[in-house]
Amino acid sequence: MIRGDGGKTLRAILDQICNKWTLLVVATLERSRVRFTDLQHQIPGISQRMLTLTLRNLERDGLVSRTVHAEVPPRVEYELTPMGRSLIPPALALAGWAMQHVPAIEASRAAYADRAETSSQAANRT
Amino acid sequence: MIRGDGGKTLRAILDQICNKWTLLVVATLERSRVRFTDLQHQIPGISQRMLTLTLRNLERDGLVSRTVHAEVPPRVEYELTPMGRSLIPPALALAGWAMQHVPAIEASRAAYADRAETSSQAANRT
DNA sequence: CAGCATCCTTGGCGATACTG
DNA sequence: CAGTATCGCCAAGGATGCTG
Repeated sequence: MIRGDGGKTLRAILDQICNKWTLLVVATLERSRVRFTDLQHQIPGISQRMLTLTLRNLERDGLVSRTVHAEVPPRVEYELTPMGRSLIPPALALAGWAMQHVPAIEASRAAYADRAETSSQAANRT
Repeated sequence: MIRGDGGKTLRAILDQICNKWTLLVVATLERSRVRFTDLQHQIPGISQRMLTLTLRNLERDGLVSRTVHAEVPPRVEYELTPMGRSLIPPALALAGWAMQHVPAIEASRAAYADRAETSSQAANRT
């Protein structure tokens, strides 16, 4: 059963975890503690805004810990909490599935596009 | 490693699979073939539009098959393909993780809110 | 019943500029 | 360096009405 409570809380949380950026940030943090700027560089398409928001949400949910070093220039490091690390296996399972099925999915999409094109051509015949 | 190719194709597919509605539709179809209207009823918050779009994408990607019965009134049934069924385990792994950690996450959120409130009160002190 | 087309609102997100 | 604040765009998605 995928719905435990009314469904809405679980769905909201799933939605947030499944987020494009969340998974990437978690995956990047898997290896070690990383600074803000390094994260930004290691995750190509992400904007500063989205990185900040994603990190705030992860911190808020207890998946990531934030450490501020009182130095000049300031340094902030992010790290997975134990709970954050526990997300890695299921996340990798899903990512693995996706990676494994990319070719099949693309083939299916191509076939689908062909079908659509063909049928529209048939419809155009007068 | 979560990025296999350039990263963009995989990310697009992951993004679509991870979609709020996609996971719910797949989960609902796990049990058996289901008609359009039944799906709509079994997935509380979904609009007709989103159900249609989600099903089209799943069909297009080869995860769901669509069967039209030539009857009056018309009847259309949706069913997972083998590839669609193969998505179930990793999807359940993630959903299971979420379900398992809902309490911890909510607790963390509450604590985070408290902290924010407290510090803003401290800032307000004159 | 199933589902496409249209309109319209919401808010996600990038870009930019400013602070500690 | 590591953010927060603000603006503006665009796409996601809900509501409604029409067809096969």
